[in-house]
Amino acid sequence: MFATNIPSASSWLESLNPAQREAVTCGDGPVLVIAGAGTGKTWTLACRVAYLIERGVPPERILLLTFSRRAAKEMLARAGRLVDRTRTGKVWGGTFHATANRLLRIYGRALNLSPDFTVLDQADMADLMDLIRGERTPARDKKERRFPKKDTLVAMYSRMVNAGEPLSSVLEHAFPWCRDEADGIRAIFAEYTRRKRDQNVLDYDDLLLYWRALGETPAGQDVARLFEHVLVDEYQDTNPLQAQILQSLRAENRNLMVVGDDAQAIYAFRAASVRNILDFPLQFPGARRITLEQNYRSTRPILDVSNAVIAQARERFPKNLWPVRSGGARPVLLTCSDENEQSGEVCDQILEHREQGIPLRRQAVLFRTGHHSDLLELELTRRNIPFVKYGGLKFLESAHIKDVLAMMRVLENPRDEVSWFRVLQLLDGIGPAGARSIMTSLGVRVAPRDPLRTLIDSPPRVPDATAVGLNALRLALADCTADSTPLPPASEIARIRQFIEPFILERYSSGQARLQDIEQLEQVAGNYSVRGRFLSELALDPPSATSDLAGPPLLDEDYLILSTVHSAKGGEWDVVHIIHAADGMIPSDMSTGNQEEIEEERRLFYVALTRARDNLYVYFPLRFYRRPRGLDDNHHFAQLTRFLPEPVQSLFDRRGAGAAESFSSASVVHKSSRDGIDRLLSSLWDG
DNA sequence: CGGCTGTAACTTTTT
DNA sequence: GTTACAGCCG
Repeated sequence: MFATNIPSASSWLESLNPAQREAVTCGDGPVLVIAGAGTGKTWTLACRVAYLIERGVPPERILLLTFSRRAAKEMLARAGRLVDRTRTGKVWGGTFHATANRLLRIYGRALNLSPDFTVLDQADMADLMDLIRGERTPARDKKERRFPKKDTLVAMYSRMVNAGEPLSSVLEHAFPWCRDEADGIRAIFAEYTRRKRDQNVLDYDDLLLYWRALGETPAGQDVARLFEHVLVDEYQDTNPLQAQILQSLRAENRNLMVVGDDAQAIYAFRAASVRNILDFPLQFPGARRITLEQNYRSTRPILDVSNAVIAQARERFPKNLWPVRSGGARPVLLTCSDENEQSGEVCDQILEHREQGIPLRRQAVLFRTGHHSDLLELELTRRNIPFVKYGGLKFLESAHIKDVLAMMRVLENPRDEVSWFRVLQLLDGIGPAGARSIMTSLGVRVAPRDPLRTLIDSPPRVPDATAVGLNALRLALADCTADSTPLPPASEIARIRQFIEPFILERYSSGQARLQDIEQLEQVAGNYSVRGRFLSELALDPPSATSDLAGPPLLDEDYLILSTVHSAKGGEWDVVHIIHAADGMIPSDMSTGNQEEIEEERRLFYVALTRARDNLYVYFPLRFYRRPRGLDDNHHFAQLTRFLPEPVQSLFDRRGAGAAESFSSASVVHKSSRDGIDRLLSSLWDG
């Protein structure tokens, strides 16, 4: 389509290094860009988009697949600064799932899919599994034999679909303790699939599955022809199913560019396979390979530590990251006597850097799991340091929000049995069995008649005590469906809130706070005019941080970033604090079952380290509280993360308790230490 | 006696 | 803030 070496009028091309420029300006055909951490990957992709547009590719014929909506937005915003913003706005950008959602609503007919399908997120998938599990497994059988629970069933199912791996193999490799239950599991999956079809719903996995299937239809050819250029970010974290989707787009379009770094593959638990990136040249013959190795982000001492950590990895693409930036402080390995001291130290360092002119928002605290920041959050609050937390956000998962959304989903799709099941159980005197029997009498699953109308017009008989609640529910649903034109989502939530308020206040001690959450949901809904759109956007792009929900006032304020390492992917900060760098936390003791898991944890730690630009702090609490592992003292002496053996430690500036000694000596476990007793006592009077 | 409601342990990472 | 389980109400 265009030659590689046409001189460009764009001055921003001059700012790129040769490898980057090659990636940005290369011509037709498949391209694999191996981009090490901090090598300007995001910038390169943004430039590529801008370049293509400038070369006359219609923006609506560019598809930019990213890992999160946030990443797509960021990249297109950057591209928009290089060329006309109105044009970059037309680029198809977003996650595989969100793009599938969009395409299937247009082309789904070809697969006999009605365009008004609703989307099940992972929690919804689990609820539907559980519903079926409950029907199929009589109570006594559950006690008789251990059968996988709903979340496990979803994990199995998703792995099966996304990895394209037969159930027997999934069970064998990932869930060996469930091998004997294969028949029961298979039966549940079969029923699960049937129900989804009956209810016109697609789960996360279906979105990809159907997109791939689209490729085999004539409509799929139309889809493939839609895009002249397909760009994929974070390719190391895509799964086999996603790779097949790209194959299906290839028929009409050879212009595929994937960007990634095998050393940063951290989503194997989601069936992502590093083979995608390693085998790209085989899957897409004739692929050009470009490697970005020049690191713009970090100072040399930080890069030295990062390289030393990843050098221990078992298997990897050899890459030689070299820093552009010279000088810089050595990373600090800060040993703390316990978690409280760790929280205090983190705050001290943060405030000190702030005094030196690094605003809070240029600093981040990273950790392995959501609750690792609990204690720190208390300390930050105490010291009046504002923060937003990414990852592990439970807003959509909280029961009261799910209750409201279930109401909306019943209105949107009266065949959605999971939502009915939930809504009905709000009422006093109705539990799982009661809800089931009402659903049967409404004919949620079978009747040709709209179950919603049946409930409103001819309600089932229930005991008097229950009838009060049932009538309130009928009234609310009737109000929401009274007009021929549906209420705007925000007004609908307002009406639902009115209905649900007494239940929330009665059920939860923190009822008022929960009602405020619902008001917040109402605020978010204010941006949408159509309920269906609101619901699917919420499922596909859930608020990823507290800040996504809070209004604009927070935006001009300075705040610290707290994030799980997973959610920090792609981010960079001047100062990075990694807490809980102790074995059991990093690596998580949930993930040390086999060498592959440990390797992934190592890459995770590497991702965390490479987020830092100028200053890096790694905190190691000698003692930490471990969730129940026996009745006695749960405080254990920790071992520094195994990813920092002595030679790597020596690259750090070691500070804090025991810094002079080798850390390996701190492995003895003392039960009922004096601190433990003091803590126990103080918990008695502090409550 | 079935099923609802109150009580006790445990809690990875995310589209 | 769940999920399993045990007691008790209808």
